[in-house]
Amino acid sequence: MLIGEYEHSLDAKGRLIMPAKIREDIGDKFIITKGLDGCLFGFSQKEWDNFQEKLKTLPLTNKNARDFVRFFLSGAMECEIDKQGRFLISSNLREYSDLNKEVVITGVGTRIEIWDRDKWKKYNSEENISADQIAENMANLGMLSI
Amino acid sequence: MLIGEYEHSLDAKGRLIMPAKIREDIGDKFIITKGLDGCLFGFSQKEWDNFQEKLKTLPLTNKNARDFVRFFLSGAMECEIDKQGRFLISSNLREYSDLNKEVVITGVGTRIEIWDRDKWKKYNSEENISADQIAENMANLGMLSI
DNA sequence: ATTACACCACTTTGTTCCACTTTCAACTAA
DNA sequence: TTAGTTGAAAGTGGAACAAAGTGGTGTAAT
Repeated sequence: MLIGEYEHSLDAKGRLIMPAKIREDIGDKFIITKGLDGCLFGFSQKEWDNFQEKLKTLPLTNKNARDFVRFFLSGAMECEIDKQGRFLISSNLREYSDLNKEVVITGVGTRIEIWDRDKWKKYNSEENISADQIAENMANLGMLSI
Repeated sequence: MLIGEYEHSLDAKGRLIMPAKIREDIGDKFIITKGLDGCLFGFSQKEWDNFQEKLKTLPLTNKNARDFVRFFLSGAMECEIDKQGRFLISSNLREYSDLNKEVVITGVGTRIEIWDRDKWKKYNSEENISADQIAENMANLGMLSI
């Protein structure tokens, strides 16, 4: 289970250190892809295979489905952690997520998320992200108990 | 599984470099054909056979189905990668997809797509490709979780 | 003879690998 | 409790290598 929040910095070549605790879980080879809310998603090989299987079932003839599959697959890349514990993020993904030097990696259960630090701070300061507001919204989704 | 986004340029002779990571998957001989949304599709020999099988199941009696099959089959050509890792795109397919010098190749699971760079940028800036819209569609496509 | 294409040689760019430094946190001993 | 020691993790820069990009030459078809 991926958890925690870690702050690291991109080096001049666009590489990022994978926090030691996450590395144990996610493995030496994993997949990153465009995510929602302006961050990147990172999946272990196993979680990715799972996701991929679902994508394969979508119809080519439906425009929404094509858009959806394109978004995640063309936005994906396989990453390998080097001997220094780093991995490369391709320039198009850096651009998509506005990554500057300071980056935040968070564990979110089945995936990690990679955020530009400032964007992460901003996201967390929005009023809709307060714990109370989140609890409020959950009721609408039918999640009444934990 | 074909994934990722790669930017390359057509040379003066209409040839295009196949990104090294895609080449491993798609093989030395593959098929390109007219695609949907203004790009070209490219299939490995194996995926092409697969695709053809599916086309065969469509009813010959239905005009839409006949149009659909004609569209893909009449536009198809076989490509071979040369010793420099490049392949030639015929002028009619270049014309169909408005390819200029700058080209984007994307991996979309079972196929690649070849886009004119500007058209790709434009496609990605459309409202329906925003992360919010993608998330919205997830539910409709039966993809409730990642 | 002209055109189109395959092949070859070379330059430039990008990626990977390796060695080194700095930082931080845990542990030990005064 | 504090200062010093040690080791792991994080961060940095350069060298070596592979991939991408380009231009020229030869050959075969028209």
